[in-house]
Amino acid sequence: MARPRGFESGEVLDKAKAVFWAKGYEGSSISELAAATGLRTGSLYNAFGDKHSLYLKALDRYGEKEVAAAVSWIARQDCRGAEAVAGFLKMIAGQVESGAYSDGCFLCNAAADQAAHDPAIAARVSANMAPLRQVFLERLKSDPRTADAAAILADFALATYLGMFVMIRGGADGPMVRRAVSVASAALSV
Amino acid sequence: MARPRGFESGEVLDKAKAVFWAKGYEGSSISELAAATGLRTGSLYNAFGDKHSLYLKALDRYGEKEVAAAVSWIARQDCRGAEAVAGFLKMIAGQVESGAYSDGCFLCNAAADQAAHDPAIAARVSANMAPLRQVFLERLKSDPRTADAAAILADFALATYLGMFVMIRGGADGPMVRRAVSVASAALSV
DNA sequence: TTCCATTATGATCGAGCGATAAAAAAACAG
DNA sequence: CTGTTTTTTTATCGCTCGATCATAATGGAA
Repeated sequence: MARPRGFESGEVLDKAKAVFWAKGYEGSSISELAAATGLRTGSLYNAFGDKHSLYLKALDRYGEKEVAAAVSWIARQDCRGAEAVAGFLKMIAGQVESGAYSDGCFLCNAAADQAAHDPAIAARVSANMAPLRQVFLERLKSDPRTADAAAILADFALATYLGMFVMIRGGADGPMVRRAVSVASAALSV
Repeated sequence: MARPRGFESGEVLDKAKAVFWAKGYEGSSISELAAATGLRTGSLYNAFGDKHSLYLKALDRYGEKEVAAAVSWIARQDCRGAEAVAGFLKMIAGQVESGAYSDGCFLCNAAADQAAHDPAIAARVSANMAPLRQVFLERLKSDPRTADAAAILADFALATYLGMFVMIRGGADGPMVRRAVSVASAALSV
């Protein structure tokens, strides 16, 4: 009955997400986003609203894909909760070390970049970080050896996870990250 | 012989630093910086060069004041190295919890915001982060109980320190940060 | 085939950006 | 006082920003 969309929203959001992820909110221009997505600015505005709204959708997309993948990775580990969490940190550290995540963690960047003075962004960052902490918590709770300390260990694992990305973006080399995570992993296996 | 400056460079840099710290590089406009410092844009450019150069000077100023204060706090603690480092993390966590550092850590923000695609900024972030890691390392080395693991513990302490600020800017509450640091402190006291 | 609801396109808006240059002001040397 | 040097001021530059709108295009419904 009406003209159909010439694009798939998810794919466009993934491309916009990549731009925001790499360059931050203020550092990403509409024309840059249009070029990266292949849409004209008019189509972007029609489909996703203004820049702020598009940023929030990109954050949510990160939660749906990257964070969800991490959560699922941890959930399917067939080992003790502490080992699953520690294994996750080590895996990320390994990826970071081998050059992946050169743009850091989108949620970390958003937190440092925009969250302080934009409540809507802060809320999305928090909401998209929560599942990760939640899966830490659940796995640690389900293990008798870490059940009592699950809450503090989950918060600790989250801090380590976030710190890792800031470290690497702050110029730390791979071995530094690996060393930091090795201590954190040991601390988790109380 | 010539007209003297009507301001003190350090004071101006402190005010510019506060703006960059709170709003990030792209988020801070020249006119905003001029208003905050009380200078006109012409004077800013004459004294500090362009925006990029002013940002680097603000980063260095953070290293000279905030980071130096942290380093000196740790250095003058009269206790074991691990306790000094853990005490530092706890002190910062306490300040964070009581509402200080609502803008996070300037170096963390710069790392997440700009360092990835600006080598000059990355270098300054790294250079200004180094003294903190160095004092961690020295104190831990000087203590027989942590001397062997000093390098990995120093990197770990740095990751925790950075992670704390991202956590709080990402919406974590005080207790979450306190819990995270409590585990980290325990991990330091091998 | 005609109509209609929606999308895509291309041009363009005012605003604010970073940055600059000319003119005015200040302090000191002579 | 006068001359010299630097700073401060004022005005404004060209540009890109985010955002909008009229128009053309699209494809099923009638």
